[in-house]
Amino acid sequence: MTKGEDTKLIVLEAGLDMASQLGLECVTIGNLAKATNLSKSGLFAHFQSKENLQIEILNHAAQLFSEGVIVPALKTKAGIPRIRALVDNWIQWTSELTGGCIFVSASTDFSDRPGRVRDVLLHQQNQWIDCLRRIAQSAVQAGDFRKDIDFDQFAFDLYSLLLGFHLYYNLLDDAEIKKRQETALVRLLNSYK
Amino acid sequence: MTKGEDTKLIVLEAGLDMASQLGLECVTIGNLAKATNLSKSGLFAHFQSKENLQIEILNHAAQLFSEGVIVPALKTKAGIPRIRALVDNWIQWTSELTGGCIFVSASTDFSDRPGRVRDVLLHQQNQWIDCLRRIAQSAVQAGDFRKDIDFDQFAFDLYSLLLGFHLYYNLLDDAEIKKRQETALVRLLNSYK
DNA sequence: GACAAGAACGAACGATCGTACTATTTTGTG
DNA sequence: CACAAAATAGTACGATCGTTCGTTCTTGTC
Repeated sequence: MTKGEDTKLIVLEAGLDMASQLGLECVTIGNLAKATNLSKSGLFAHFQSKENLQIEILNHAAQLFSEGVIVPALKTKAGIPRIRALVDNWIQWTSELTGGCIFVSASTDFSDRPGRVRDVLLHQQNQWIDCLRRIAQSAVQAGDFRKDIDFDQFAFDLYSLLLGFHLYYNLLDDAEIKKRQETALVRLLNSYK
Repeated sequence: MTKGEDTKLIVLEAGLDMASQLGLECVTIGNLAKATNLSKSGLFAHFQSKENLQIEILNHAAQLFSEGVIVPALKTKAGIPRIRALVDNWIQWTSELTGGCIFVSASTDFSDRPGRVRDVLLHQQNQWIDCLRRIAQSAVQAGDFRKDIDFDQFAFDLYSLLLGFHLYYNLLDDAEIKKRQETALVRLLNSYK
């Protein structure tokens, strides 16, 4: 890893944290430079534009997400154990970020901001939903779910649950939210058995 | 209604629309002035600070929300019909705003921005959740729900469902999302009967 | 150790941010 | 119609925005 790639990673890490707190649009080159002890122009040189910076932050987040949430879940036994692992990892992921999941906040922020950033985000969200779909498929193959279930419906159901958790956890910091999330998950899983 | 109150309303209406699209933090006094054909300073005089503007936009939205979503639902027969009315009204409300529900986007944006805006938002969200809770209580009294249900759990379940709808509808504009939302709602209601 | 390539800096650009003043216009009231 | 009050406009401020450019410092290679 060259020097340039090294500092770029540091910037992306700080940028991800900042985006998680303030939203991807409010990540400022000046503030990010301060946070990383770089000059504005020195930092800028790595990205050529703010739009590129935002996209690279998203892609960096996607890689961490894949490594920390998806891959370990896929190593778990297919079926309900895998689904549970995925949910646990997702909650872990969202808790590690100061301001919650960057994909969730970016999804609301960029739903009406056409452009390359939105395109990348949309692709990532579709991939995520596809992951949820496939995990339901493997649960059918493993015999944990009935055969006639609607995979898209399951993806929607599970993602909704996570979004609810996300709002309660980050805004309302509800003490009982993990319990409620567990209750809802159990009911969800049972309805697909 | 005096002239001042009149233009203030126009500003708040435009501000709400802008906040819905770009997020409350990206509502700019300059842009809002352009959108309403006012001078920056003329507009600013109505609010004294950007923070006040944001708060007044939120409060204006809360009033519209109350009038358009909650009050009409409370006029519907208690129980499942009322819950369905609330959901329908909420979806209507969220569809009318260009960029989706302002409370949802503000909740992710301001979860890590301490200050008066966040305080107002938090209060509003707690009120909303309280509304969901009470509507479940009245469903028990009406005999549509069992007596031993957890009201907070129901509020979480239903709000999660709406949040899922919100993301799919605004970002992914999924053609089948209304059908999936309906399926999930039916399952949710059945589990509380 | 010289030297090209890569990385970071400093200063400056025009634009826009939120806010503060003072003027001017518009409004409602006697 | 007059006149105070309310509403809006105009101008300017320092700060920061994203971006450009030329310069300096740091790398790794021969």
